[in-house]
Amino acid sequence: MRRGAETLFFGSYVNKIDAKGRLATPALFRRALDLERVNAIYCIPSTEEPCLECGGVDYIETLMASIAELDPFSPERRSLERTIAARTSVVSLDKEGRAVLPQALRDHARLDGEALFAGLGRSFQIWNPAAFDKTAEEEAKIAGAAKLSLRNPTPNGAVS
Amino acid sequence: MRRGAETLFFGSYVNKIDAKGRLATPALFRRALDLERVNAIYCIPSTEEPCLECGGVDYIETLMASIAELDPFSPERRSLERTIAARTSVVSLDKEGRAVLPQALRDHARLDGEALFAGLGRSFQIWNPAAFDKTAEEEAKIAGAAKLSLRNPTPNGAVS
DNA sequence: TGACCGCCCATAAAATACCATGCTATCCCA
DNA sequence: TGGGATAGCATGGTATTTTATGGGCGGTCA
Repeated sequence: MRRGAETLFFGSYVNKIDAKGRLATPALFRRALDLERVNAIYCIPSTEEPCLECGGVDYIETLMASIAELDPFSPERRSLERTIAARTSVVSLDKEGRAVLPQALRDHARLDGEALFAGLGRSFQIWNPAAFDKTAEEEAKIAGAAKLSLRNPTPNGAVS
Repeated sequence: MRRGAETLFFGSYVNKIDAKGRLATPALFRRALDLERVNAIYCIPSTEEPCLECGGVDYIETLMASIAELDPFSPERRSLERTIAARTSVVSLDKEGRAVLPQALRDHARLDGEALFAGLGRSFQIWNPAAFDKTAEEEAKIAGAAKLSLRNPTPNGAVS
């Protein structure tokens, strides 16, 4: 499966929500989405945070595929199907790549006036910019420790 | 996988930043980057120092891959995804190999007028030249001690 | 009627591609 | 060995395209 870094979501961008509730998807994200196939993004309200978990067709397909692999009669499967599939909104984009988020989604992420797109590699999130900043600050501490174990895979060269 | 020494980043170079914020990537670094695949460099503001951690596609892919291996629901993973992916800027290069650094990145590294590229093997950093010199001085002491335990002294890159 | 939705077009600013120049180090051949 | 041609590179400016954002208009459903 073709999956290079150019098809991943990186960076964060703040865009405005206009009077009609339209929100432009960042150009870089649009390229990572397979809009030829389906001109829409898939949004799931996060269960843990005031944000929306989003991605393109292949994101939701991968998600559903991993659920499908579970035992058809297990309680996990049933609850996952409900929390994921049923809560997922398919939000189509207009010609300029703008999405009109349903009110329920806007409420969940407490969006008002502007929204922040945060790239997460294979998916991305939509946040209230202020809420994101606050969370990101705390996260940085946790990540700082974890990062040490990732770092540069190789011992690196000396600086002369 | 082809991976010779010519694909690593060595040495340090100082280049100018013009009025438009354009900064030429050193020619040697350009060869180490896999620009055929993706004509861009990936920059992450360092959490510990006033510099940018940079590399090509494979650098970020390796980084993301190691995150992907973590438990999808662990807090470390979530934090890392956000502090890495969301903070990563994909900076594309023009035909001459110049990058236009976003303002946020220039601010973080306190770049003004010129920038220093420091090779780190598989990745490289971008510094304010003055800040780099100061840090390098301190590092030299640490490195000096560490070198003793390496035995095999590697010839290292020249400073131009 | 009125809120809403999908579609179209307009525009200003910003990003990016394109072309030009001067410098330096390198190569080649007399 | 020297000197002229050459190629590569950093750097500068200009033109073209994207992109985010704004608004208008007709249709649809309650």
